[in-house]
Amino acid sequence: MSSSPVRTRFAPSPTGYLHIGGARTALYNWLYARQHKGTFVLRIEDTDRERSREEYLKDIVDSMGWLGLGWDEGPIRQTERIELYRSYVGRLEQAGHVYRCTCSPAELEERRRAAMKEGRPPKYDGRCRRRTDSPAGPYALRFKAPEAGVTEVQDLIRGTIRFPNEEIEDLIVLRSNGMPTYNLTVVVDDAENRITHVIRGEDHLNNTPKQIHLYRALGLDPPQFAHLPLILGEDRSRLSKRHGAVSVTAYREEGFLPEALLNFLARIGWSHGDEEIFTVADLLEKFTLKGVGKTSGVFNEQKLEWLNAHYTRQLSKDELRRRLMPFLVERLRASGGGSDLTIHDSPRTEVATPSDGISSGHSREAEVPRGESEPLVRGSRFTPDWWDRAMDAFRERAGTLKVMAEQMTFLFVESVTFDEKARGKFLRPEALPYLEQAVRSIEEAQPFETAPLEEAFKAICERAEIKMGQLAQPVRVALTGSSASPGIFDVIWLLGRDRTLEGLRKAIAEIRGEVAAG
RNA sequence: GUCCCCAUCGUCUAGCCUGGCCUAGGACACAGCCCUUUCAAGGCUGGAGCACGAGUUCAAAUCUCGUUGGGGACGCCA
Repeated sequence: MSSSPVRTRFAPSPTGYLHIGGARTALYNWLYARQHKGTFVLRIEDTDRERSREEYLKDIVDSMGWLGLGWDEGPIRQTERIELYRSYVGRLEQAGHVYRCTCSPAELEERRRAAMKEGRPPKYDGRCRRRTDSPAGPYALRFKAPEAGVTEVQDLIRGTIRFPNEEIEDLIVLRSNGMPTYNLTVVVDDAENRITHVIRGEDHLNNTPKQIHLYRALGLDPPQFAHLPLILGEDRSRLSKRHGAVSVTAYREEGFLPEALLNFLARIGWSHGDEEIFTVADLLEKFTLKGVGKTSGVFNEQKLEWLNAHYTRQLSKDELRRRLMPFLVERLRASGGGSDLTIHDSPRTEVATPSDGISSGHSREAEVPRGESEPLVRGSRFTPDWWDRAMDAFRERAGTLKVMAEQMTFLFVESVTFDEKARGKFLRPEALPYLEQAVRSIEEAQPFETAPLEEAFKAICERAEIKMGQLAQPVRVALTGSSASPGIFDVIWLLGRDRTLEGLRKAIAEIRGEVAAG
């Protein structure tokens, strides 16, 4: 029926960091536009001057860039279009669709409360609509909404929804300070931008009939609507700051990959049979509004982590290293000094995404973080081959990049920090002879590679008639400080012969010291 | 309170539109086992759900109505 090209939009207000729910709305809009070879518009609804902040605008732009959700037009800032809205208000006024309301906010608040208390709908009572005199003083402009009848909303996800008009109040379209309000600007912009599909959160469902009235009064055709189910917190209420980390930025800083976040967000509220893994390319192919469900979903961080681990394993070694590096740098900086990695860049600039010109409105699709700073190294340990093997050794057990960096710390610091429980359990006098034999075989291992090392360790175990664990665990704790790590031979290889021997000797000396003391 | 939306394992969901193939499938999480030098990863197994009540029908998770429950909206916020 609609032959005009698809145009969708994402219209956040810059009153907070880009929210997880907003990101999903953006994703669906972006997917829908891309699938239909349409246009995706970014619009900034900043008419609330009190709460809007540049910092938040920047975060929204950055986060969308990081997620790879590029827009074709915008960002359109509503505060730059005030005259446009006023001209529409003028049209409304001319046609007699609005009237002056001099009721003060305080009065209105009072009446609202009273109405609710008496069980009446808390809508504006229309007293200024009916008055014939024209009182002085500040006034707001109210829209004359139809008083009877029913307004139907055709929702692409929910079908036909009927609202009795008597429930709908005369909304304010122009504040007494001359600023237009949301319900007006949204209608004007969606019409001006020729938006064909408004895909937004279900929290806007009740606004839709009001907006339809405005479209009609203005003689405009409403777009199609699709109201998405909300994303809920653990307590099943709408996800908000109360639930902890809810911004895209927060997850980015925790070391989640945009691939994982996108996949996760797509799957909450939408499904495609039994499938769970969706790359952006998959989503582009498979996403449909019909696949969007009606029930709100709880944000389940464990599943996000599972997806993140999945994508971490999928990344190429180079790419993984590139993305990990800022976390490693941050981690080593935090652990303070004594590291083999020379730090000369910060994480934020490292993972830098297209956060340049917020005014350059051009498509920025899934850009890969660039501008990495190769760590400078002392000695020659950190060869490309070394990094490749390090990535393979650690990627299997990391939920997030941040955790992965933490787990790799021992590779770079002068002396490891022991997990007390692990030390107490494995760095004991009984282990002394095995550690000493390990030192000898590592000294002799030729070439210094995992296979010969493994042979040597096996030989020790056979001679001493012990299990590999009895040898490997003390060695592991001595070298990594922890009882959990990648395979011990990989650990030894990554550490290098000298550092391995140094670590083992330190541990041996420490155990001996304790024996002597105790 | 009023209006609107929603209702399948703890969580995300398939199935519902176009009733029988459903003894309700998958995934995350959880438990056990296997693999194993630890931790993961991987493999196998297991527990776990159609909110309730009427009705329609030979047959209902699927259709209808009601109840209950949850959520959202009720701003000179967006």
